[in-house]
Amino acid sequence: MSLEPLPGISTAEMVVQRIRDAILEGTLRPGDRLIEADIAAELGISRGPVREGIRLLAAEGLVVLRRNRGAIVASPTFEDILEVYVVRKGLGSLALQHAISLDVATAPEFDDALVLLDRLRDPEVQADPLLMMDADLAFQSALFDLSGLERITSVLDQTARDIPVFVRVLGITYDSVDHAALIERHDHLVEAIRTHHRDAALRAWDDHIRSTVGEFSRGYPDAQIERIFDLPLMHHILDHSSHP
Amino acid sequence: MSLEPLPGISTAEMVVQRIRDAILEGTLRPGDRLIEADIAAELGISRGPVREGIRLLAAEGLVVLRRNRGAIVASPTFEDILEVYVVRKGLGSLALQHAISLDVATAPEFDDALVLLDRLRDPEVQADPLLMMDADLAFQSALFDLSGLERITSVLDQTARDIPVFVRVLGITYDSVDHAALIERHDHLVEAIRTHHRDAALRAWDDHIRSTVGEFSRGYPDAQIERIFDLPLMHHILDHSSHP
DNA sequence: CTTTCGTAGATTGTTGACAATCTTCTCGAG
DNA sequence: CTCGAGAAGATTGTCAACAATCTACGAAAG
Repeated sequence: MSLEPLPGISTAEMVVQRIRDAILEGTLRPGDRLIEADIAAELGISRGPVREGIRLLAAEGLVVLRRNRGAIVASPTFEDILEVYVVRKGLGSLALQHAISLDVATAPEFDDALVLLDRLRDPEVQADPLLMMDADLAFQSALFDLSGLERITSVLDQTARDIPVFVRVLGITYDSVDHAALIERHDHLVEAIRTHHRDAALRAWDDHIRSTVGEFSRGYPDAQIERIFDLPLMHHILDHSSHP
Repeated sequence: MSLEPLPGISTAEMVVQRIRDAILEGTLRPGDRLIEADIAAELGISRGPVREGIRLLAAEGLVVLRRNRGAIVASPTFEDILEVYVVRKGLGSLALQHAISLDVATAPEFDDALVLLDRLRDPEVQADPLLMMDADLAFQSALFDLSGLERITSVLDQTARDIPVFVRVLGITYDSVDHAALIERHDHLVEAIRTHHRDAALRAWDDHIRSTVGEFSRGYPDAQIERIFDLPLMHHILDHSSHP
C-alpha cells in the first residue's frame, strides 16, 4: 500500500494547470504574452515558480519562448494538429504491438483500461464533448501504458494534453461525432489485444485515427484523409518555412 | 541574412552542456546527486540558472527529479536504449516518408545533409568513435529536418542527445563498427530519397537501425534483434514494474 | 539488540531586490 | 512625411537570503 505525498502537485505544476485552463477557457488566446510578474501577482506567488511553470509549458509546445523577450501562447495551425495525429498513429502502433506481444490481458492494468472505456458509455460524459474527449484520451493512454514503454507513452501523453488545447484554439467541434461507432472501434481494439490479434489491433487503431482526423477535418477542404495517412502527412507543410 | 543573437546560448543551457559533458566524461555517474548549490558554486553562478538547467535535463530524461529531494543522474538500462531505437525507427520512418513525398532533393537543406554525410568519410572522424557517433546522428537529424515535421524531429533530436550518454553509461563500445558499410547504407538512403523511392528508403533506414542495434547488442545475449524489431520490443520489460 | 523518536545539518522551494535586455515613444534630421 | 537616434518604461535574467522539507545521526525505550 503506497500513499502519495499529499501536496501531490508542485507550485509550478499548479501554474501550468492554471495557464492551460485559461487557454482552454479562452481567457488566453494565441499570441498573448505571458508576463511573469502579472501571473505571479494574480496567483499570489513569486516569479520563480511561475517562470518554472512557463518553461514546462514551453517544453509541451503550448507556449513559445523567445530569449529575453518572454513567452507567448502558441498559435497552432491545422498542420500542427495533423502532425500530432501522425505521431499518435506511429507511436500508438508501436505501443499497441508491444502490449500485445506481452501477456497484458491478465494484468490488472488491463481492467483499469476497461473501466476507463466504460466511462465513454456514460450518458453524462457523452453530453459534454470536452469530457468525452478527455475520457477517450484517458482510455487510450491506459492502453499505451500496458506496453511498459515509458518514453513512448510519455510522448503520447504529451500529445494527449495538447489535443484539447489545439481543438479549442482552432475552433474545432466534435458535435457530429458518432459515440456508438467510437466505442465500437475501441471495443474491437480491446478485443484484439485480449486475443493477441496484432493485425486486427493495428487496423482498429488505424480506423480510430482516420475517423478522428476525418471528423475534425470538415471545413478544411484540402486535408483529405487519404493523402494524409497513406503518405504520412500533407504536402504543403514545407511551404511554411517562414522564420519570424 | 539573419544574425543569431551572439550569446547564442543561455546560462541554463550552459549548465545543461556542462552536466551532460560531466556524465559523458564519467565525472558524474548514474545515481549521483546533483546539488544545486554545489554546481552553482563550481560554475560561479547562482542557483537559479542551475535549477533551470537541471529541469531541462529532467525533461530530456538524463536526470530524475524527486520532489523536495533533488535530482540524481538517471540509470539507463539496456531496455531504455532499445526503446530509444524503437522510437527512432518509428518516427524516423514517418519523417523519411514525408520528406520523400515532398520535393526535398532540390532543397538547399538536402545539400546540407550531404555535407554532413561526407564528414563520416573523414579519417580523422572515423578515428574517434565518439566523433563518429556525433557525426552520424547529425547527418540523420539533417535528413529528418527535411520533413518539416517539427514535433517529430524534436523528439528524434532528443533521442539523439540521449544516445551518446546511454552508450557511455552502459559501457557500450562501437570498436568493431564497419564504417564503410555504415556509409554505404547512408548512401542508399540518400539515393532513395533523391529518386523518391519510398520503400527503398524505408528498407535502408530499417537496415541501419538493425545494424546499429545489432552492433551494440554484443554481450547482451537475450536481446536478439529479430525479436526486438519484428515485434516492436523485447518481452521482459513489463517485469521492471518496480516503483522505487 | 532492535526500534522509535527527536534533533541538527543539509538541501530544496520560494521570495524580493537588482542587473541586463528589450520595447515603445518622442524628437530631430533628412 | 519617413526614417533613425535616444531616452524612459517594461520585462526578463540573475542573485542572495529566507522558509520549508528532507536526511542522518544519536539517544532512549522496548
